[in-house]
This record gives sequence, structure tokens and C-alpha cells, in this order.
Amino acid sequence: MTVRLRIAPSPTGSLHVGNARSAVFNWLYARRHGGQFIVRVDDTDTARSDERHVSEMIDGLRWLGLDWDEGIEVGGPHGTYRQSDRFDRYREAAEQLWRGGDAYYCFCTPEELDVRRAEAQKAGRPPGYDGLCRAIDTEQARARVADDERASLRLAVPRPGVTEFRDLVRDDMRFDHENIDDFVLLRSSGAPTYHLASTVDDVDYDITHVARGEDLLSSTPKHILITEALGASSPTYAHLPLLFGPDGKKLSKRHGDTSLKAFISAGYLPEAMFNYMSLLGWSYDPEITIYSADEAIARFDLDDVSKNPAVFDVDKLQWMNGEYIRAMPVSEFIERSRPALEEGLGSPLEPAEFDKYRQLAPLIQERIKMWPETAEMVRWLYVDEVEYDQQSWSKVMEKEPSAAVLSDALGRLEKVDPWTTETIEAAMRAMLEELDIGARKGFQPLRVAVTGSSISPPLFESMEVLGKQASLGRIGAASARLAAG
RNA sequence: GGCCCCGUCGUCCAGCGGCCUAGGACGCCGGCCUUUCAAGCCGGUAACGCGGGUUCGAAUCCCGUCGGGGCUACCA
Repeated sequence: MTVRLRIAPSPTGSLHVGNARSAVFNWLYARRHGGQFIVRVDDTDTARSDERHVSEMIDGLRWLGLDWDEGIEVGGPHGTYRQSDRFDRYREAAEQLWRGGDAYYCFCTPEELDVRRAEAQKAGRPPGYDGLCRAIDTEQARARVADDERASLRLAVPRPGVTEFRDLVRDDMRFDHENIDDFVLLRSSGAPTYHLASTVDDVDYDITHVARGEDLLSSTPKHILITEALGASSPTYAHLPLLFGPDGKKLSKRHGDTSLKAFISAGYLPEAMFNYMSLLGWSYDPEITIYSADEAIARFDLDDVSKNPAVFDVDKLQWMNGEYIRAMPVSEFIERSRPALEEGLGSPLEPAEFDKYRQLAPLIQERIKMWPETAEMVRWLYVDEVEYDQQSWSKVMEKEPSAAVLSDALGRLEKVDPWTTETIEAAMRAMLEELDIGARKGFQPLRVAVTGSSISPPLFESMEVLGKQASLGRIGAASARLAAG
């Protein structure tokens, strides 16, 4: 039997990293077992659903490197894979439930329910639905509905009773029906609730494994009850540990922008993001942290997923991103960093200008963790006049023997020909010797003069790429500025 | 409040009765390298929440306790 898994995000907001991580686990499991991965859109809440979120989600999932065998955009035997197109099917299922005696009409208004809930809470009773309308005679209820009276349809939860299931992550679960109220299947508007729609879809689409966040663990008995009432058999469930923010609370908007989109635009690599997310609640090997998606597929199993919630650690993600950046061939680094570079610089680069970047690229590659850092690394290369970093200037330039070094270097550098890293370095090392000063005192002033900062890519390579004329000009300018006080 | 889940370094994970004087990764600290910053290399810091059992032996099993979290809608 081939496994079929799905993710079913609601397009009521941006795709959250928690959902993205669920998608990764589902995908990994499907691929590992040669099964199918399906992407469905749970948009029963039509008022809050937005098409923009649907396409953003698709882009995000693709960006991560996931692909799906059926679902939104790619199609399949089950139509559009959007719940909003299947309301008739859900009503039909509801009807089936009602005919089978597993559901009943409820004529309580939301206002009445609010009042009774408040009372129950005050009296220390469970706040769920009290089952009042369950007592209404079926024929009578049908007549009232036929008479256009507003009614919702609720599941008649078997009482007494218990629902038990084996969760791949949590092992044996047991829920007493005492704690499950007769929840709504169909709203009085005729729209299905999430519980109904999602369960019907899982049944109709032959989903074999449902791996989702632990926040749905207590809803699972409801889904099992619906499934059984429908005469189908339940999928295997796996409730994944939740993702937490640094404060130990469920990751949400209050932790800043936690949408996958935010991470994409922050400049993370999809490989790093995938790798990092797969590590949240799972481990590839006790000794190995970095691995490819294919390697993960070869070892992944829902059985091995941890029960503990995981704190999303941006520091580790960044480190990992840096690892991936450093691991790629230089040519790839150059191409992939280009968009962020030009964006950071504010304009596209002419071929000749880009060529300078290309020369410095290997040195940049080992110094950044995130794409946006490239522009900061080489900005000095593309300005007419360097902007001196205030701290660097006072720390380096306003000290002996910077002034002397600058003018001495100027004289020596003028004679350097050809202008290469090696010849520049040779000339400067000779200067060090003759002036009898250390490399720090001798080179830092030049660095600040050329790049504007005491922190930069390696000096001589930088000077070579900048060019002789520009380099001399900058050293001269710094020298003059120093003289002027 | 009720129901449910969870509890190993600050964080993520390994550990599934003896291999644990608890391992790896991030972070942090120190060193080496070095013209800065990185990278790299080397080293260090740091945890089984607590209390009872069970057992020859427990991080691993059981109970309790404390702590954290989730759910508790005609949202999903």
C-alpha cells in the first residue's frame, strides 16, 4: 500500500514556518516511502482566505525544494484541491451523517450559546456545547429545518465512550468523550467547519498518514469520530512538536515576522532553510548536522520525531546558511549573490563593475552568512569618494604613525608596476621594514583610506581590484584630510 | 478551571537498563593562524527539574510532585 500524505494550509495568512516545517516532514515521509505528497488548500473560511496567500504558499513550498504529486496547481484526480470548491460534497457528507443518526440539528443561536457558555464557566462546568438540541425529536427537527429555521448540524458524540488511537509520535492516545462536546459540522450558513471538511477530504483523497502540529492533537478524536461515522477507516496520525519562539511560547506573530516569506526575503538559502527545519524535532545522525534533502529522505521516519517542542534558533539557522554559502562553487556564489548585491548597492552593475566583484568574490564568500551582507562588504568599491567610518577613522588614523605611513606608502605605490596583489604587497612589506613598524600599524591606515573602514576584505586584493589610480587617489585624500586636521 | 502533551547543556538533537566520569551542533569563552574582519584549526564552558520507588545497576522503567506548553468557537 502506498502512503499518501498531505498538507492543508489555510490561506488566511502568510505561510508560517511551522506549517512549512510540517510540509517538510510530510514530504520527507512520502518520498522516503515512495508515496504521494499532496497539497490541498483548506479555505473553508472564505471570508478570511486570500488568493495572494495561496500563490505565496505555492512559491514558498517550491522555493524550499518541495514538489507534490497532486494538489493545488498541479491537479490530480480530486479536482481543484480547494475546499471552497467542495462545499456540496461536505453537505452531502453531513447529510449522510445525519441520516445515519450520527448528527443532529441544533437551533441554539450564537447568542444563546454565549450566555450558556458563560454560565457554565462560572459554575465550573465544561464550556463546550451542552447538547440541549440533541433531545429534539428528529422528525420535528427536520420539519423546522424544512421550514427554513436556522440551524447548525452537530455531531452526536457517542456517550459514554472513548476514542483511542496510536500516534506515530505520541504513542497511545486515549480521549474520554466526556471531554468532547457535540461540535459543529455544518454552520447555520450551510458552510462546513474545518473538522468536517478536513476529515471528508482526508477520507476522499485516501490519505494514509496525517502529520500535523500538536495543536491539533485534541481535535483528533473528533476527526476519528467523523471518519468512523462516515464508514471509513482513519489515517495514521503523527502529531509534530510545536515550534516555539525564544520565550518558549508557540511561535507566532508576536515573535516578529515568522512567515516563510520573511525568511526568503531576509536572504536565506532554501537548502539551509530546509536543512535547519528538518532538524527541528528530528535528527539525521547524532554526529552530522549538514546534509542534503536526498540524504534526509534516505533516513527520515515519523517514528523518530521527537515529542518535545523546539525553539526556533535564528543563530543556528544563520550559521548553517553561512555553511551553505561557503560550500558552493565560487561561480555559483557569484551568480546567486548578484541580486542581493545589486539591490543593496541600489542599482545594477555594469559588466566591468561586476567584474571587480567577481574578482573579490572568493574573499567575500567566506565572510558572509547572508546575501545582504555582500553589498556592505564591497560598497567602497563602487563609490566615488569613500565614506569613512567614524570609529575606524579615530581609532586608526588619529594615531601615530598614520600620517607618515600614508605619505610614504603613496610614494612607493606610485612606482608599483604592474599593479597586482603581489607587487603591492611586496612594496608595502618593504615599507614596513624600512619604517620599522608592524603590519598592524602600517596596513590599517591604508585599509581605512581605501575602504573607509578598519574592517574590510583583504587589503592588497582590494587595492588591486580598485585599481592603481583610485587607490592612490584615496590614500592621497585621506592623507590630505589628516593634514587638514 | 477541565482535558491533553512535554521535561537531557542557554538553544536544537543523540541516548531507548550496564558502552554515560552523558555525545554532537549552534551560541559563548580562550588559544593558534593573521594586515582588519571572517573562515579554518585546537581547547574550554554548560544539562539528565525535584522526590520516591523497581533493579545487582536508571538519563533510560513506575508513581508522585513541580515546571512549561497546547486545546477548550457556528477559526483553522
